[in-house]
Amino acid sequence: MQFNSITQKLHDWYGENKRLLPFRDTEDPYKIWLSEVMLQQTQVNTVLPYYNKWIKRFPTISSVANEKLDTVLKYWEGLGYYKRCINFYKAIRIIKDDFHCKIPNNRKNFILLPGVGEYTASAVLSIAFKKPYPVLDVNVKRVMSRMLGIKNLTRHNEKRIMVHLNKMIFKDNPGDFNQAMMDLGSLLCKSSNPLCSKCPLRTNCYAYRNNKSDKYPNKIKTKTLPHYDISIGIIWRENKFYIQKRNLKSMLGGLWEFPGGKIKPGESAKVALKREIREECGVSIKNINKIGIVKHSYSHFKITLYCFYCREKKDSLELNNNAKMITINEIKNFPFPKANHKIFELFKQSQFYV
DNA sequence: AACTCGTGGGG
DNA sequence: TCCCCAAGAGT
Repeated sequence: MQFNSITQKLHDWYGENKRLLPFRDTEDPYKIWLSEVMLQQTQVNTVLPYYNKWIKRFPTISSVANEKLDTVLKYWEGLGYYKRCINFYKAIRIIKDDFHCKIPNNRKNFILLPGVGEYTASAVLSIAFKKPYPVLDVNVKRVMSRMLGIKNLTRHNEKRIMVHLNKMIFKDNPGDFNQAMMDLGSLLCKSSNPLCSKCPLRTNCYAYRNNKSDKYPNKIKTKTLPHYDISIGIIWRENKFYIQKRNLKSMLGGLWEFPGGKIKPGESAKVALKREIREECGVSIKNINKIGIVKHSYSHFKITLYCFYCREKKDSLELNNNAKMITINEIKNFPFPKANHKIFELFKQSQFYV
């Protein structure tokens, strides 16, 4: 292969710094695809344990397609952005029904699948099938922004960056090129405190030559997150408590939770809980005991959870398809969001847990 | 085109 | 403690 000097430097650097990640030590497009979905907005070290557990339980496409969504979601529990899992599951079902369990190796068909966008299509096709598609993730954007001195990552400027990437890409191994660019971005050309002295491309980098690495790319101002107060109840009947499944279309869709809801302005936490429990469980609760407070932060708002313990009379709760009474030992069978696990922990430390 | 969608780590 | 940030996609 003939490379220009920048591409040659990147190639040499990657040869010396290649990481042996489990999802890169394979040619199975299913495994590479899974890893790319897990890696969306999530760093490698966070993904590793989830990826390993998932592959052990679901080693093939058919092993996913033959399970129910609930079973699969449990293996995503804690990783966040659960729509990724739901879309991946939907896509796998389509692969089974329409493609005989074989992942399409052309971009037009692959990118039509739910949860597969520009990045994922390029990553999987380049790594698993050696197709010459450069990826443009947040790492590559940052590297190119600094190298070329492009401050604002507008759609127009991203197209300009893509023109460069298409010239730079290793024609014989596009997957290695994409991996090298992303590794360079995440290990050296970091968002804050970049390790420019170790960067093989520093003499070609506009931002480095002008001592302006921290100015590229432009930072976007973040809004302060709104805050909500929420009441939740752990409603017991004999040795079981009430949980309900969140609507698939909503935030945290498909996961289970304790009943409860937002406290209205001027409303007390206890009154709010009574109102919500009447609406959701069809009962009027009386024995309400305060357990404590849990704070949690989501991507676009924060909450304070006022947690209560309630003991109900036998056979008084309404149970539809999306509601269940379970024992403490059955928690492991249902996917819960992080906030609910915090509540479990609080409850276990309370006087009501025996 | 903005906004929604989780969670954990770092400064 | 609080804010920023992270291998994006759907709407």
